[in-house]
Amino acid sequence: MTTSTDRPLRRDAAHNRDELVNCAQREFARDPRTSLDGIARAAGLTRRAVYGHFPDRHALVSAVIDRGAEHYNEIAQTLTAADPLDALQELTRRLWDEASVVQASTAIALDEAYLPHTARALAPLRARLAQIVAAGQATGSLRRDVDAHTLVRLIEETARTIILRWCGAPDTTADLPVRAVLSIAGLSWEHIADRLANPRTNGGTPDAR
Amino acid sequence: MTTSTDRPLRRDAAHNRDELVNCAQREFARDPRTSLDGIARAAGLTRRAVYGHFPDRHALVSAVIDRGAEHYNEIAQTLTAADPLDALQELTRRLWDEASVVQASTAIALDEAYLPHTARALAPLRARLAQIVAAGQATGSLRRDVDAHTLVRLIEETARTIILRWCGAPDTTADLPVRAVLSIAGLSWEHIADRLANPRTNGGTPDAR
DNA sequence: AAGAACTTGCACATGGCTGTGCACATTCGT
DNA sequence: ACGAATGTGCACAGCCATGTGCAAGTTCTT
Repeated sequence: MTTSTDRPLRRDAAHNRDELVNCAQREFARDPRTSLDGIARAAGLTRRAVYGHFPDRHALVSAVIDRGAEHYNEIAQTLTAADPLDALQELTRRLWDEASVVQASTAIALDEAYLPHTARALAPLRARLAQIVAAGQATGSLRRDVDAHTLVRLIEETARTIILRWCGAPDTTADLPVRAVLSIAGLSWEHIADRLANPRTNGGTPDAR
Repeated sequence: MTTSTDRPLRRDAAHNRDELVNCAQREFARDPRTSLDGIARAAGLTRRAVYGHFPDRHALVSAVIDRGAEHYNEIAQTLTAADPLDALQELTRRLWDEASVVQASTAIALDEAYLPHTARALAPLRARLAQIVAAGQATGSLRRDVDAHTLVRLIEETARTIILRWCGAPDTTADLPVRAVLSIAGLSWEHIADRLANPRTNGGTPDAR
């Protein structure tokens, strides 16, 4: 929707635009309904200036969603682990490491108004997760007492919850989300502790149960 | 804060007040920020009439929280199971059964503005849960890789998430929240499936692992 | 230094929600 | 049926947020 003649923007303008998205990310992480004024102020700008970069609030929110989704999807597509359990673990850990970037989209994802946009933006991540779950249920390493679709949602909601509620808490490492996700995926806590203590170099068929 | 001379309210007025809280419960379950107008309308009243029953919005919200908390706490205090695992299972199942009543407070519980009030109202439930977790970690039936406080929060957030996202979904029984909560508590899915298949009549020391 | 891009600071219209006042109708209790 | 309690319908003020217009500054670019 940008003008066809893309003139190369002034340097400070580009920087300010970036700052806006950055601050919006932080503010939205706290409360997806923060006012534009707060965001602009956090970026060292005026509310009025925001409308120089984005036509309306919706556009700014969308920019935040898209930036988050980019990170998500890039991670989902560059997983190295072959084994489903390893993949799930790696996915969780890397999402957690990027949580600061990703938290905002995570919060917005709960806002009904942006649900369609979010769903579209996160489609690749969800597809990858669905693939992992399918493989895991097939090999028996993931729980089979709930259907694949439900398990995907369970994992997603669990990861979202941990990222939203524990990110920034003191003494919280990536271990917590990993433990939570693998738990919800069906593993016993001893099994998980074992995995964390003896990391697989490359996942073959892991020990039964 | 009611006047010392409690005149016995007209019958219809009492009914309308009840309806208001009921409808507020339903509406808040969808969106904790619904307008008073919608709630009043749902109760067959006018927005103006609301102010005949509650001094302001805050009072109505508080009434909803308190009603929900009453249910919560009553359940927490009448658990029959002795064994921690059984108690956790029973607690989850009974909360789920009352989910329709409880959903609103659950949604409001996420609203920062009412966090103090909610925390106070739910204190008994949290205390009971803490007690269950302590006992379970002592006997070894609950996970020990996270500290008690974190585990309590994990269980609480998991239950909240399932109630909020799955309540009302078709083909969803109380089994799902139970499976989720016991999973996050550290049990393997096979162990859980086993428990659900062979319900204990009364919990002694259950099978190891 | 000059021109363009960007920002500010206002003012204004708009829309939604809350909380209140008041006259009038309705409904309940007895 | 009478009086009091309750609900209605309106009007109003206040708050807060969005989105726009415009004149005046400031800062980048070349």
